[in-house]
Amino acid sequence: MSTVEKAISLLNFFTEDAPEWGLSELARQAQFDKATTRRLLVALANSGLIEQHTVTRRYQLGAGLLRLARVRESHFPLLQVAVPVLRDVAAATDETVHLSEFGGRGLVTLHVEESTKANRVSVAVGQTLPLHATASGIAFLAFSPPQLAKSYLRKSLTAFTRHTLVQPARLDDAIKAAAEHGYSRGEQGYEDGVFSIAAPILGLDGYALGSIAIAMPQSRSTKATTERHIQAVRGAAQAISTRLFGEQPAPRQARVA
Amino acid sequence: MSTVEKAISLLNFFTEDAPEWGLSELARQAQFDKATTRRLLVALANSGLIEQHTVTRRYQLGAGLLRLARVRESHFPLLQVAVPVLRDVAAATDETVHLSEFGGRGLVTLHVEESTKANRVSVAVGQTLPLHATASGIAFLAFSPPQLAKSYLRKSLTAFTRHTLVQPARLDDAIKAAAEHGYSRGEQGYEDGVFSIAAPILGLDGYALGSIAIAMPQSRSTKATTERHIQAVRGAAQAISTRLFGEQPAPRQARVA
DNA sequence: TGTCCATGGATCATTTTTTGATCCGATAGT
DNA sequence: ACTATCGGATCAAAAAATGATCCATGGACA
Repeated sequence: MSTVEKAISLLNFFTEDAPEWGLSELARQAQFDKATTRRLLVALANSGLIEQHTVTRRYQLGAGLLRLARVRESHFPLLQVAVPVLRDVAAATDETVHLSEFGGRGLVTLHVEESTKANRVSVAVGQTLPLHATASGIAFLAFSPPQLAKSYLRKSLTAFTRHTLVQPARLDDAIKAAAEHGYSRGEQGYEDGVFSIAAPILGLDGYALGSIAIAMPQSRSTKATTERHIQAVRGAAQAISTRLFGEQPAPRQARVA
Repeated sequence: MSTVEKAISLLNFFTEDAPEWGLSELARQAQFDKATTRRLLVALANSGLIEQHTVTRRYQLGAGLLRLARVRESHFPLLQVAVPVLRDVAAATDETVHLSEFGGRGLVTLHVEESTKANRVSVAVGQTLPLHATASGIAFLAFSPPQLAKSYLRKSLTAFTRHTLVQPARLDDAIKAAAEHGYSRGEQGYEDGVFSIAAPILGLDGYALGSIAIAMPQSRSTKATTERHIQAVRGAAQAISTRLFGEQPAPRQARVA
């Protein structure tokens, strides 16, 4: 891990639940030496991505992030476009709907609209979703560049539940099915009792840039809800792509004749 | 400049006017070697702060910034709180109002509400304001920790116009006046023809964390508008502090008896 | 169609930076 | 008063970063 990656990995410890950290506790959590951690924090502070309280000496995320986030959304308004769509789907289905985007850290959750029901699926913003064990991941793989999917299949696949697809042949089958149908189903592959339907959000190149998924307790799933959710995520994914890029060419799938 | 600072400095080239960069052009602009620039961009991409287009190979800011910005605002809602206040002041005065915060990169502009008049002052978000040459800077210095102001006065002060306060004694006088009155006046110190009134926004420690300013063409300034603007920025700064921190103790100034 | 130029990208000897064990002063808790 | 933990500083050793040079590719132009 390069020095830059080390420094930025520190930023990822700051969450809504833990918005402030002392030096020593962050070093412990990050498993970096205290001196190293401090040097990295000082560099981040000098660059405006971190701020240190003058009194408590604790660290928080800095205002420099706000400008960068604004530039990002101004140019590529994924959240601005997707959040209303997710809200609509969550309102229509009363289930948890979440958006994820594929990047340097894998398929990362960007936004979640939770169901109002007490018995609901919770997903954390910032969480990385394993590609083989989630509906979002499989939907993404089904419409990703062929060699990304191919190299993923060669990796050692972690089992999260006894339903996780850890055999490459079975994962490949699921990817093919998703490519054919335009959506994927996640049947307790990442967590027992959770059922999901996901669709890929396509970019200008025709490949998936991320996914949108509806997640619910398995016990609440029926054939009727499944059909409705399939329609909803496919429609939502299409709406997000269209609003971001306009009408587009056919998707380019991992599998092609 | 550390490697981490170098990497993050690349992020700052991404603006609303230049949201995408190719490798070679960014290297030229940053005055880094192309190989160095690429390594830094790859590290940023691996961390989700930068994304590279699969087709054009150009770089843009990454979605990882969105989550971090959200955590920051969730914990310290400076923009969320301040933007409505800036809008109110801009509506009431019909002049440009801008917010800046002091951090690792100095006093950086976070938000601007421009006047609707054709003849208006424009300020760029992200721009660093020189402390000695702007009303915001002087307001900030007047309520900053004593040794910050003291060490700033020892620096070589750049002249931006013939009105810029480059003599330490005169800057010190302006700081003292601002400390006494609770606001500062910027009379063409940074740009000819621009007149500003600024007030410090105080943090929990009683020191300034940033400033709010009203900027207008000098030619439009009258004694009456100046009085109104003084009231407006002081009220706005107070409102922002109170909403962020609640009622607070007396300000701690650079100068104390 | 061929040439030229600029692109993004890779390499590795050399240079520079980073690292972390150790020590320090300060503060809080007992 | 003592102990533990904090944030912070130092510097010999270790590791990473650097950038000159080379490469393949694609676009512009004649």
